[in-house]
Amino acid sequence: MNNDLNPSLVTGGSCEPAVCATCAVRNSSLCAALSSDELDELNKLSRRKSLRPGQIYVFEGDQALDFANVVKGVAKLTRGSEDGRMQIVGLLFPSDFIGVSMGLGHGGDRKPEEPYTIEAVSDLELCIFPRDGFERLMRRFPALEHKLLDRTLSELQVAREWMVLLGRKTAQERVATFILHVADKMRHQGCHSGISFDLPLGRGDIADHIGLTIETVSRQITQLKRKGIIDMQGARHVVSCDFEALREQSGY
Amino acid sequence: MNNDLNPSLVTGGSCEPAVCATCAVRNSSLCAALSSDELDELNKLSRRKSLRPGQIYVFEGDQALDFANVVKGVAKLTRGSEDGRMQIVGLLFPSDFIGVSMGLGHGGDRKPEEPYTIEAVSDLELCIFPRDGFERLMRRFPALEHKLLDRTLSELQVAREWMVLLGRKTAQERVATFILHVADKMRHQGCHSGISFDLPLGRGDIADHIGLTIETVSRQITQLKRKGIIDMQGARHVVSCDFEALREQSGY
DNA sequence: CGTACGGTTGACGAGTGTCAAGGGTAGTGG
DNA sequence: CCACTACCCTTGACACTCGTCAACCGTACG
Repeated sequence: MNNDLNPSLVTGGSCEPAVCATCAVRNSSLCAALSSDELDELNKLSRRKSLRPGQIYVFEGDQALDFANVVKGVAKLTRGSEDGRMQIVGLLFPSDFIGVSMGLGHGGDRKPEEPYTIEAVSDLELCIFPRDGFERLMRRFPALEHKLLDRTLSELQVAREWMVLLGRKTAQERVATFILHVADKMRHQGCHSGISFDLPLGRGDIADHIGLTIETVSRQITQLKRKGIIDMQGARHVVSCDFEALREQSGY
Repeated sequence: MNNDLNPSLVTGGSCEPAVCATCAVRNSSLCAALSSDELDELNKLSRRKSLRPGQIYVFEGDQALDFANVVKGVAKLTRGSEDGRMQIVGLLFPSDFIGVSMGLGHGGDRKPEEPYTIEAVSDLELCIFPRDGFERLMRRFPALEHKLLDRTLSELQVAREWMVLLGRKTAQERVATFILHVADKMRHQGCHSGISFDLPLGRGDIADHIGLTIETVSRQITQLKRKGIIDMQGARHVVSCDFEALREQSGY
């Protein structure tokens, strides 16, 4: 229940041309499906956009914006309700693709509504593609669509894992699972073997992600520290953690 | 918490050849992407399989089985843990596609593990395709893969809606939302305008789907009846319901 | 008519949420 | 350089929703 929209941080962010050749996610994003010739074509369509923490890329209910790749940073995909409840339904890391939540191919008619708000959690860099241009490229280069299918299938997996967490796990298990997921993510991002890493979210966002309150999250983290399962410096930096024990606490 | 596996109802079911021409989901399943010539090719690959309520198509952890379309009936996609907790992460209705939970294209190596158990909830009829044959067809007929992407994207939407339900809604809201979803589903299946319909799940399965216990589900349904928002005959048949009020109760 | 199974209801307790106060830390301005 | 502020996190006390355990009811089926 963490619904305060800082009024000073509204939708926006700076914009500049993109350079695919030097892109950090050229080989891990959808773009990995393209040859360098094909990539040149995409490059003509694309622009870069930077967002500061708390800035919002789209609001739920607004007309759909362009597609985008996350190039740097972390964003959250959220649904809020008027009484202040909020749920994070997905985290977006570098190489994740944005903009297909409501499906493809709304060609002629006006654009559909975004079902979720997308908000920068850290300093965020996006690579943006206009919808029709990108959809045209997908038709010409089926490998692009194939990779999008792959990605969507694994996001579906993640969402379903989270349904198990939200539906059946205890507070302790949720927090343990969350930390394991972050450690895993960090390992894939090439951090130092995952033994030491930063949590990408504050307590409030963690709470909104795992379906608890700030206070409960805080208490559970304290518990894990007391049990010696994790060790932290400050509120966000995990210095060490006993993965074996975490897995036991996580409810598989 | 509804984990009893009836030992008399194990994996299995009868098998017979398929006839696409007379298929109930020819125009609503993935197959709608195919011309009748193309469909002939698919027909050569496919077989029908029938399952009785409670019979299991795959166990989580088992090697992946073939792809399949649901032709008739309802199945549930579940994850259970040893201590008896269970979560339904998806319901499968006619024209839904089965078998891509762990992604595509595991060609050479041995098949991947199914992450979820698939179990028949009512009398179930499946149309089964061998994995490699179907994947070959997908490569030849991109429209097939395109439709699969569409379907996967909307399943992702549903899963995320459910994350909001499981993470942030009260018991009352969950039950109201569930009934609305069922009514909606039934309307799409062409039932009598949705004013009167059967719940496809028993109390236990509803509980496992919306992250509550049998008792809480039962109490909440009783509440809705007392408030005059729904009216039922027996435990499963909804005679009438006030959609406006239900939507108000559902937490949007 | 008896049994089995699923659903309902009640009493009680545990686990989280809520509300409120206090502590840390980083950033700002004097 | 230090005080002040703001924000986030932590901790405690208490309330409340939902889970647990148990008994009972109704319907289907042998």
